[in-house]
Amino acid sequence: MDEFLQSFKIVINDKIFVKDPESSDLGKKIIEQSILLIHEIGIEKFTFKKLGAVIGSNESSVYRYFENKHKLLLYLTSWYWSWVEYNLVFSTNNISKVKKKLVIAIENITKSIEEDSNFSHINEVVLHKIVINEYSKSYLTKEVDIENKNGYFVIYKRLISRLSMMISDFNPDYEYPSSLASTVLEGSLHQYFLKEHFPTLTDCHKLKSPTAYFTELVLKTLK
Amino acid sequence: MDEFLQSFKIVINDKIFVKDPESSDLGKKIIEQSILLIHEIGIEKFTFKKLGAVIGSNESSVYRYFENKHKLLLYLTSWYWSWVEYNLVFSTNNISKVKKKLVIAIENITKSIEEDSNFSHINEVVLHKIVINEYSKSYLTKEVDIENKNGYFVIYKRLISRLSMMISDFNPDYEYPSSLASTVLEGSLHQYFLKEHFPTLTDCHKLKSPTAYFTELVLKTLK
DNA sequence: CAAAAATAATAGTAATACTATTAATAACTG
DNA sequence: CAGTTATTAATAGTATTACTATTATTTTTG
Repeated sequence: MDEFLQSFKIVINDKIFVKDPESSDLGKKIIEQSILLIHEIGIEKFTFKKLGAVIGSNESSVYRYFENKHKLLLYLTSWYWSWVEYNLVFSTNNISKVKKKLVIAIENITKSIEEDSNFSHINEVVLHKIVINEYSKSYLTKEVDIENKNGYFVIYKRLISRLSMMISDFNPDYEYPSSLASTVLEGSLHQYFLKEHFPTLTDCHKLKSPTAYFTELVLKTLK
Repeated sequence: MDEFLQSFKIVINDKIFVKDPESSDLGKKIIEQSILLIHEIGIEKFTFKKLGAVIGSNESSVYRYFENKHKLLLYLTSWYWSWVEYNLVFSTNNISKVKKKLVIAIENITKSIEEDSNFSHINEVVLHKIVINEYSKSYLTKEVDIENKNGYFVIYKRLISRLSMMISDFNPDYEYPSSLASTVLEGSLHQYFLKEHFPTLTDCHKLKSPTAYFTELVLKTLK
């Protein structure tokens, strides 16, 4: 990743955290290590106490940054979608052909993350895996409507809406652009999960990627 | 629902429960009331203590039927998929036209449940809502591989594989029958969720149903 | 260098997710 | 129908979680 990108900072809704983790070394350590720990033991077994032990710090110090682990998960996943959105906007910019634009957008949203971009202390490869395994849990709650009102899902919604608009640009007559956009995004996470744990429920192995599957699906549907 | 159907019993993998809840009145009460309570407060806040209070029984009595609430959720969702599978097999039986069969199958898997069929003490309308809100959580765990080996997801997998086979029957050249089948099933749950909580991310409102959306999607893709 | 801010350490609480024990009740069996 | 067995209820207890509160110590900054 070049210097140009490094001069950008992903900004997250400040209602999600108590204190901005980007504002201190401890905060960055919290983000860096929580990604690794959540990936390792899963969000259910993850606690601030365990995280404190890993970063050689105290449980109560973590609470100064995040109210609870749910908010931390919202922060991490918001960061991820923001990162995807950035890549999407950047890679579709200046492309005038509507079809090409759409194909690139689908690729950005559905591709597997293979290497850590060194964008920061955040490991995107591991973060992508967290998103696959844990993202649904961040909205499948009884508090989703309040949290949505608080703007905790804006980036996610904006990303889907971007894809939806590109779908409509390609075929203005298509009646389900938003549904198709949300299906691609959510479905892609699901296909990665299936590949790993229920391989008989997917055809995405080796050469056949979720990207290839969804690109074909969208183009045929919009024909 | 007619008497013919009432003479069938949905059978669940007996590793999921400690004691078959169908074998006693208390067991049936546990099932009936847990559906209502999980729907009301969500699986996270649901406890056997609260359930005990609702059914006028003791916490420890519930533990005689299910090891923990996760297993109870697996039981309920397995029951649901079994019920859908039954309906699917029944309604596609004796239909020779491959296309019609596929369309009926998609309808069965994606349709909204509007009324309690009085099949038993189980309220399918509420159960469908639980499946929408909680099903992903039953497999998005660190234990998924062991539990899969134990056969806790067989019904779900069989259902997807049935749809996958119908997709291949309709178009034997299509390269992603399993992925498409899993996308339809999971995607349909997701569209119902979006309709309720993120209406801007879906086009499924009023006349436009998830069923209509997915039927069109599949037929266009397989053309 | 003093004041303020941040962090660490410790303790404490209510709730959760159980296990274990014993008592009461119901069911089934010879 | 008495006696054994199975089932359920009640109570208590434990380790862990998800925090809050307090105080002490360290670090930062003006």
